[in-house]
Amino acid sequence: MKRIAENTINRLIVYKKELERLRREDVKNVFSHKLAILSGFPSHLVRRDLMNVGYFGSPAHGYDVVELEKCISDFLCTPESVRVILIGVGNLGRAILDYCQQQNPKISIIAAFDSDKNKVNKIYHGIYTFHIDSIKNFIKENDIKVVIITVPASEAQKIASEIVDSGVRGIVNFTPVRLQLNEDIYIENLDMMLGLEKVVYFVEGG
Amino acid sequence: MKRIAENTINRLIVYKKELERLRREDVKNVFSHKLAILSGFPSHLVRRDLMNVGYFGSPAHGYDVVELEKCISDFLCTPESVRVILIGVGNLGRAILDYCQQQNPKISIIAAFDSDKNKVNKIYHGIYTFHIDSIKNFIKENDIKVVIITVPASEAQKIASEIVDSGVRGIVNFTPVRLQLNEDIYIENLDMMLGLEKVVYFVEGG
DNA sequence: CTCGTATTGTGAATTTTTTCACAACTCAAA
DNA sequence: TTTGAGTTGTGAAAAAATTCACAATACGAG
Repeated sequence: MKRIAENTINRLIVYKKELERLRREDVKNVFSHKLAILSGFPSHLVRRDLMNVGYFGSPAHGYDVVELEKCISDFLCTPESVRVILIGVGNLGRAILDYCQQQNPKISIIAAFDSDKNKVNKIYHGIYTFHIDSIKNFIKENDIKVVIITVPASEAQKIASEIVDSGVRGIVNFTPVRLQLNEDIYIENLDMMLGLEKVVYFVEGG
Repeated sequence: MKRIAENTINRLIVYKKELERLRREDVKNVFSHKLAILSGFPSHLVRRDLMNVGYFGSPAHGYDVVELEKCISDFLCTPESVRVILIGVGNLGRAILDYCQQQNPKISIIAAFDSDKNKVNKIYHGIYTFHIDSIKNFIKENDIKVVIITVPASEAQKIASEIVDSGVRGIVNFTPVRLQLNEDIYIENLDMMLGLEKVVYFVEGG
């Protein structure tokens, strides 16, 4: 299978979500142009991307919503269910717990961890919080591959190194720290300030 | 001035932050290789990017931390202060209010808005919450150009359209909705689920 | 001063991504 | 059946981003 660009993956995930929505609205077919408007990418990119995943529509009816969603899901190897944990049950961590509960049921946060004794053994938004000291065992026993980090900046690097040692392969990093890890570890940096700065840049000057 | 790629902007913002940190740690000079490690991008990209912003280091001492930070800031036209508002004081909204307070002092959230009467006229993390009905006036009177949206998905499009009518030019969109707006409006989508899905993709298969 | 080492800056090559442009196709209507 | 409108799929072109590779430079040690 040909290697696919990260940008393409980003777009495919967006298409998938829009297709899910169309399916729920009981729409049967969709044209590249429509998908382009929904996703915010030009229609020729949509077509090129779908070519990459190997799905073919019909000139008359466009793409079958259900089939295409299935095809993209398969392409992305979206598993039936993925178990993820979250570290750092501060304001942001709890907000994410809440947010995730409402969304994609295929990816579920199965536990949270914190070092604060006042938070340990409590349940936030339906997720049980364990003490951080038990995290290594938990990761190994539950074969956790993906972790969400929402700890204070000062602790981010240390914890990241530890969980990677325990077998974690991917991190969603909400801290402002650029984690230094082996480069076969996939890191998605979601520092909210960067997003804000970028918008400011494009509005003010760019 | 030459138009600069969005990717370059992303990286510049990261360099800037790392330079800020180095400055606080009282580091005077930095080499492209070091900045590469800190930011996570290859050193030749760092050099190419700095070439684009027009900063020149010395082969002997690398880059002057303070000067380079200043240069990038100027290049990004980072204003002395930018005033931003946040709409939707749910869990995520409040977490962001908290998070932003601790960070970049040049960008400040000066007010929050919500439609829930129980939240209006309350102060969260130091930010006063107004009723959503007063937002149009507020945007106009305070010349707000950038807005953070953390409302429920069902309200996102309606509110986005309204604030754009009032003069907003850039949106940090934390909702899972792809906003349909005039294309001169800059939108930064920070749907956390997409980030999570992407990590899952790269860990499972990519 | 000279040599050796390390780094920058950048033209050129390469790779990747995006866009263009149009043949091929499908259907509906006349 | 034929025409026309609208769409897909894709080779090829163009544009953009990244990497290579090395000349130019600066400095310290001897």
